[in-house]
Amino acid sequence: MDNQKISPETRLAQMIAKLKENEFRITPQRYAVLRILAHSEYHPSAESIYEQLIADYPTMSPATVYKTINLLKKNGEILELEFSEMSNRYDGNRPYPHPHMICTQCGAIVDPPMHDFEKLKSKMMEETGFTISSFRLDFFGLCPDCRKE
Amino acid sequence: MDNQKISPETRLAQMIAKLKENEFRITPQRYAVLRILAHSEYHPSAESIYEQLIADYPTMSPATVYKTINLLKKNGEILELEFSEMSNRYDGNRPYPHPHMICTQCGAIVDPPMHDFEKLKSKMMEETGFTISSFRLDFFGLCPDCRKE
DNA sequence: TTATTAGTTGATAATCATTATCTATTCACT
DNA sequence: AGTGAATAGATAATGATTATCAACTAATAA
Repeated sequence: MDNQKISPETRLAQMIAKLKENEFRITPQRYAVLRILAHSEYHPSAESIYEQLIADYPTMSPATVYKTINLLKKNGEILELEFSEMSNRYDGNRPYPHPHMICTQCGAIVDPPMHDFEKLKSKMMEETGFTISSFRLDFFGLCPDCRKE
Repeated sequence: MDNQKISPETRLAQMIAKLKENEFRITPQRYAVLRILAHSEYHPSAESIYEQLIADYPTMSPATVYKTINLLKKNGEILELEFSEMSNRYDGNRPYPHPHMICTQCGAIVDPPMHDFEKLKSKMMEETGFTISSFRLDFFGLCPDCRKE
């Protein structure tokens, strides 16, 4: 599984290629959303993407951001981190399951180095009779910055 | 960490003891909600708890179910599994972080045997500089029943 | 070039789980 | 029995996300 960092430009090109491959249009609005997702390290929310775009695209609607996110989801080009007490967050760089570190104070979400969960997965499958297709692993705590206070 | 199954009656008594200890009243409504949580293996939603109670407690309100759940949360006697695309689910038997197997077809949520995450946790802390206080680990797939189809 | 058609945008309304509000009720304790 | 605090339940509010639909845009056909 690829885990080394891909450049934002390459990632953007990948996302565009996938959408084109499936015959979706790359509109200026979609391009703008894809660009932010490809460049973001901090797992933005839909609202945060919208706020970054509204300056350059005054007619941009939150609905369009949500629609583009859902389009990327359907095409497997984005990972959605669901929350119920706050907005969902998105990872456009690594659209496959991987662990996240979530700061309970400032809300930062960062990617730790990927570890191998295959052994754990197969053990769980044996013990429960499930077939496992995906997983979600979040660690909650304080990020280095918030620890200092 | 205790991981062997506790009887529903014992678990109910534990929850009641904790609430009394913190000077909360054990009303008939609260008792009913606690009883369901102590007896449930399937990680019920608030709505599901309400539906089970409305027959015996015709005046029961969903608000009371939610309030009781929040009371238990504040007292550390329940584990909340947040979702954004469906209702939150609750574990009153093991109110500490542990992995879950979630069937994407029928929605069943079951507890696999608890494994040791201490090594993984400390490795993550080293590599990211976070202090980790909690975690969430969900495996998604098909349960044995849904696999058969 | 114009017409046709499907895809897309953006404003707005709808949804739905959960929380907040407020009044009536119940409980604990004098 | 009386008093004050806690609780229940009805209802409204919240907020993120989705649905709806008319206007707009782009691609292709005539």
